[in-house]
Amino acid sequence: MPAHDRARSRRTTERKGDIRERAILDACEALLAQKGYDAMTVGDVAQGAGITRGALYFYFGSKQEVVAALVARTVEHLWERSRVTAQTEEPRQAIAAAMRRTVELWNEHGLVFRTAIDLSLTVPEIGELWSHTADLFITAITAVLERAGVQAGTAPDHASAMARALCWMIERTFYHASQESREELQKASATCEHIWLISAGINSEA
Amino acid sequence: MPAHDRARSRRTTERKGDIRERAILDACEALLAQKGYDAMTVGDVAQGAGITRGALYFYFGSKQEVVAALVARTVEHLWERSRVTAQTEEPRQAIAAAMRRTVELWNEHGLVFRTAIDLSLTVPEIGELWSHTADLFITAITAVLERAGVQAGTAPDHASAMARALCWMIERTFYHASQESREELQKASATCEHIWLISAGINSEA
DNA sequence: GATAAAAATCGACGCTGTGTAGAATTTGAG
DNA sequence: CTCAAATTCTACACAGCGTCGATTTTTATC
Repeated sequence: MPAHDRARSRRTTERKGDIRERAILDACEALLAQKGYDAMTVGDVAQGAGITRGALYFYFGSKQEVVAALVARTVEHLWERSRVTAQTEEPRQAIAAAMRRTVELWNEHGLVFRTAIDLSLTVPEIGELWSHTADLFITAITAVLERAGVQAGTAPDHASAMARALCWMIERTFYHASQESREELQKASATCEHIWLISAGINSEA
Repeated sequence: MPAHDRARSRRTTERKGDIRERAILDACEALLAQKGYDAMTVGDVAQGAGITRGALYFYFGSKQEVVAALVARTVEHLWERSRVTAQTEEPRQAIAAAMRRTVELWNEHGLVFRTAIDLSLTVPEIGELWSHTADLFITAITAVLERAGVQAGTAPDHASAMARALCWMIERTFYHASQESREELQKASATCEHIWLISAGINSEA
């Protein structure tokens, strides 16, 4: 019974299968860019990775699982460098830094992010991953808001709920802008930063 | 060659097919609620409408077209009552009214809205419909912001761009809240209203 | 209310993609 | 070198899709 499980855990030597697995995810990412999720078939991915459909099913149980693994690879790599919580800075600096970092991330991984968002409903595992990622951001935004003087608490007009709404604003705005161009992303970032600043009670200087 | 075309235009007597067509959309909506878009098959929809697959293809060319028609029916009904642009009111009133109306709409059509958003990428026709709907909101929000004293123009920190970001904030926040409960929607609405007010430069009174 | 054109429905076919099973091959530790 | 584990392949049965031509039902018209 082949291993459709995460937790390929620790191992000194790299199995051949680990390389193949990476090749599969790479092929998947390329195909997502090229023809999109719906049009992409398991056969396409297999071919892109240099194996047959049958062999691919040794690694992943379905197209959804492949994409889920791709999303996992991308956001996990993101969790480590979770310097989003650079708690030490002054609010204005923290906000600017967070937005700069967010632009970087979306420039680099926009395709995977958008795919993750689109599939969050239909592929529960992806939904989990993305929702967990969002929670990291929401926590960070909450901290910044509170430090800037916004009242703490879970009421609709206090820090926690506001942070959630701001997170969704950023997600959706970047989702759309990242489909257009880097310039659009930059502009979108400026707008989001402006609203974040205002929401924190900070006048964004001219 | 059967008619897969909109513009069944004017007609005094109602064709039998018009009733069937409505039945198909109703069945589709029910199935979306019941098993979701992916699991829903053309056969399911046909059965739900009391006809066979073959007959359904007389009306729609694919599952996507059925859902697109369902989305169209829902948002068109929305465009008519586009009182979103109740220009006459004072900003604070206008914002409150808009949010109240938005809650209503999402309570009633949340399922279809969420489906439309999810499929906007993969089904171009749905993307068009939703993006047009969003534009209506963005225009309305822009007007309110400008009336409240926010500088007009398309720069990242002026009315137009801010309105777009606020629209996406509302969309995404309601998208999530409407999956939970009416209470969540209500809270989400309060939060969005608060941020909208602040962004318009209006202190939301306690 | 008979009739012929148009509208609507059906059942069957071929196709593409899925997921599984068992046989065959490759890999790598000892 | 050897053999068990890992990896790959081919073949199969099955789901759902979209199309076609034949058949039945509606509807406008006389």
